[in-house]
Amino acid sequence: MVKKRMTISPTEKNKALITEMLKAAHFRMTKPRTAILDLMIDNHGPFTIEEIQKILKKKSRISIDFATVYRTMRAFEKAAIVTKCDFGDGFSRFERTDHRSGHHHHHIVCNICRKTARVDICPVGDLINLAKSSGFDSITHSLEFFGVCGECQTL
Amino acid sequence: MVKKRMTISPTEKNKALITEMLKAAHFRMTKPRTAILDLMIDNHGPFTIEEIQKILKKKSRISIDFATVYRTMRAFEKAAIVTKCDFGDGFSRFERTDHRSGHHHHHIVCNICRKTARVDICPVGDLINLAKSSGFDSITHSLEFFGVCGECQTL
DNA sequence: TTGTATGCAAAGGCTTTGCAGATTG
DNA sequence: CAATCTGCAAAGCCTTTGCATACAA
Repeated sequence: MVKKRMTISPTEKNKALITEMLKAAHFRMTKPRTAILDLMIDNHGPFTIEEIQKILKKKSRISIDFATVYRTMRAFEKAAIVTKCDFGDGFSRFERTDHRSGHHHHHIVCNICRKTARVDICPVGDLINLAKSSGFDSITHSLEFFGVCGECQTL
Repeated sequence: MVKKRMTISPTEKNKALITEMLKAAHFRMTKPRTAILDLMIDNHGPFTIEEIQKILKKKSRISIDFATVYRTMRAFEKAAIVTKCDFGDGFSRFERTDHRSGHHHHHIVCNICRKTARVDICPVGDLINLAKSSGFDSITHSLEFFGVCGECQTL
């Protein structure tokens, strides 16, 4: 008789990591936070507030108020647990921060359905080719820089 | 006796170009549109809606309703007269479209005062150096791609 | 004149905030 | 038990829209 393997629920599987992440940021371990982190560990995203809410409602049957999701995301962002993405369509999106030094990635966004694909290299020329090979068309890109200008550095 | 040179007001100076631009897009030549174009011909921007309003109020003593500015910008954008920029801070910004084929540029934005400087080259590595030389610090950049994904191409 | 554009005010859509009750440590 | 967190509702902020009036062609 074959020994049946123990099935581990997603939450169970990620519990250690979640506990660690919340503890490191001095956050209390609550149901909404655990569920959100569990989702973001298993799925790359990025996710809008509404997506996070709906996915958790469907998959985990957990109802989280949207104000809580907003607050959680803001807190997580400040704690560098998540990174905000702005695709210029009026929705804030969030994904887990990539803490490997020097690592960052970009996205390609469908202008119709807003689906996103991850793009892992940066130089623009190569990126356009890679993006095209992912099946996207009519590609444009937006590149903006942020920083602190000379005047504000002395404030 | 030295012949005094005729001084030409900004609006006078740009009038021909403005008339041409509006006519080409089948727009009526109204006071708000003329004033906005006059501003955007003389200043690079990009400008927020509020900036356009306030600058015109101050410089030309023209009071334009913000709804009109929004509508004008949307119409101009559709007519490719202006291009919208999104710096992820909740404000739409607009600048005159650069119609030279293959030309586009980026910006570096001060996170404190939101002042922007134009950055005219694209490859990321070089851009960071150029941006730094403009006096900005703590530079980050955001690069996003937009397009139509495989599924939506068949709709 | 006739369709277009403007101004004003109200409504929309995403996000933030106030506060009382629930929960975590 | 004390500090934090959540849910609910109201408010904020940028943007869009409805409608009557004003204006360009």
